Amino acid sequence: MSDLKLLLKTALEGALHSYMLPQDLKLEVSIQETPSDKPGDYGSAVAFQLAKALRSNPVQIAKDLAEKISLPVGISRAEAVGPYLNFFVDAAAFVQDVVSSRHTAPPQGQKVIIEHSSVNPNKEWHVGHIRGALIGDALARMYRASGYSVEVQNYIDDTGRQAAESQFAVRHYSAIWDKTTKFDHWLGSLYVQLHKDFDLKNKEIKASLEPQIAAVIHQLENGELRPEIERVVKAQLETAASLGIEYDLLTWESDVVHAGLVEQALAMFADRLESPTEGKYAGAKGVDLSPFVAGLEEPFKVLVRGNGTFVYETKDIAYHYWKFGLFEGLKFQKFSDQLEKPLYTTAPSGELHPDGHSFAHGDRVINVIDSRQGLAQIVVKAGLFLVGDGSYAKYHHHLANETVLLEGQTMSGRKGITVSADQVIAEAQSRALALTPESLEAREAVASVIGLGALKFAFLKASPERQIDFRWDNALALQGDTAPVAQYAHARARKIGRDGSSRGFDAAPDWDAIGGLELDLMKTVAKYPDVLALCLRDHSPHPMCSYALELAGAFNGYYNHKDASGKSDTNIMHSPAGLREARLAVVARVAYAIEEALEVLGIDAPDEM
RNA sequence: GCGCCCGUAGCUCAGCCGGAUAGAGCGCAGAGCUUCUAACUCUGUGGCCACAGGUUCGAGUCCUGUCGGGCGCACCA
Repeated sequence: MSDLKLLLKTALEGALHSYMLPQDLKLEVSIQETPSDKPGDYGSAVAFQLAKALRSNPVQIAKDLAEKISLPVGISRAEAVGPYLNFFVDAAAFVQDVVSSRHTAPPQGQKVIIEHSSVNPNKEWHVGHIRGALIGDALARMYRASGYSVEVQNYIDDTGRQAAESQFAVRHYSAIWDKTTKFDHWLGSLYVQLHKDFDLKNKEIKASLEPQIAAVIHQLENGELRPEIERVVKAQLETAASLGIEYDLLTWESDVVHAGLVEQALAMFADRLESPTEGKYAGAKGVDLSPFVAGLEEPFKVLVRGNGTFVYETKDIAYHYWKFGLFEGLKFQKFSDQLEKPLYTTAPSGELHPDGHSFAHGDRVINVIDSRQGLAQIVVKAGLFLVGDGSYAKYHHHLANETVLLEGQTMSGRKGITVSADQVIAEAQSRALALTPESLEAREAVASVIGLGALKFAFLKASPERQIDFRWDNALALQGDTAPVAQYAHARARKIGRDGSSRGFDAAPDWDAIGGLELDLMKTVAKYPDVLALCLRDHSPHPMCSYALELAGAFNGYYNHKDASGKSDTNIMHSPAGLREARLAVVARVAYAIEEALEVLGIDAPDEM
């Protein structure tokens, strides 16, 4: 239905042709909703732009335009309001049209690869990890809703220092999993213990442990400890699953390395690789980053160490070449079943197309990774500039979400200043349960959906580039700017639908009987495609959060609306036949709109609560 | 030092490619359920949009600078 705005734009552009305008004049014709206290439903400020070129005043131009424009279907009239040109929609036709339409996006024929989560496999998820995972998950849903093919990847850094330290800790303390603590929590506590017992920032202490840790890294690189890492990953995936987050593929760093992808990648820009023969970088190989980023103390970025091993970013470059389909080489197999779809993993002994699935070959790549990885992501982008015509870099986007503070403090896994994701999820659900009526069937399930909704919404409603502070009472609030408010409006609307059906109301809807209140509601509903497009453009789900609340607020306002004497004038059950059915259709459409908005945020909307 | 992000109401934040009187929630003061769910709604309160210049018919929004806060600048990952 946002087609209407498009139709208006076209009509307005058509009207502009009747003016003698300079060839080089670039006009931005935009159609916007009028402020609520202004006449009309949509308006344009285009007269301001014309005023200068025509040496006339915008008020006169707006008047003139109002007469010249030929109105599209669905618009009843145009009127100049000062310098603005405003349009009035044909309420009956508009409402009927919105009520009977559902947003469906045509296939875009493009594949988007979204990488998110990518939590080091050495400890449990903490609240900070939730943020990027939720943003990535919501974005994946939004791209799907917009007609893109989406592949969500979770990168497992199984050869890194952190994974090694945790595995070393197990050995050092001769620890054996008690099977009662969740495995990732158990492992994480050993990691914290290790850092408590050894100050690994201290050079001497670090050096004394180094041979043993290096030995672990060696084993990790050989894949000897893969089952151990898999146990952590599985435990972490349980956390993701409880948040309703699913992936398509786990990409293991060790697989990227073993498949020879890094060598292939390096070979593709071998001519750009520098090998200093003297100075501190003698023996190493790398690239000059200065064309890509200013202000580095050392613009030379080592990609291959003097000892021939690869730094992390080099593996990441190779991974991204693979994501874009510059080469094959990885093999896959099924990892587990998720609720919605199977999860695959890279695996040395896997197949190229397990169960007929194909991976990678993305047209666009979006990495939801916190802002501290900004430089590493620039290195990846630089790597992408170095191959082909350099255009791959354009389709790589680092969605840099800011970090999460905990009650004003910087979190630290090593120091143990964290709150685990699992703990927060459990608390959110129990707080919701306390507010959920005992009479409700499936009370616990509903409370769980509400608690999770509140939690997710708290993370998603802030724009990603803003640092947020996790505070229990804000994050788990169930009133105010929260998901439960939207869920509540939805449940309320569904209840009206149920009441309507059970009473057997089935008169023909009388669309001419509906008024401005219903029109406003449907105008809000009609915005959905624009909001979705905005979220994709800005790579952020947060406008959808505002929109879900806007829908809920609009509906709640409608529901509670009173006439001048203070009596409800929107009670649906008591409305005259005809208007009643039209209103039922409007309410059902609003319920669907809320459900749809929450759905792309990864939040469920219960039918009652 | 250099780079990235942030600075809007007492607090937490929206503000879409510049457009009509800057909006929510929380808080505070009040009002509304014998009628479809009060996790709601309505009214009031509260702003030098960090500061200073610039561009523009028009700037919270764009540009430059300054000041505050966060993060990053390894042959770690």
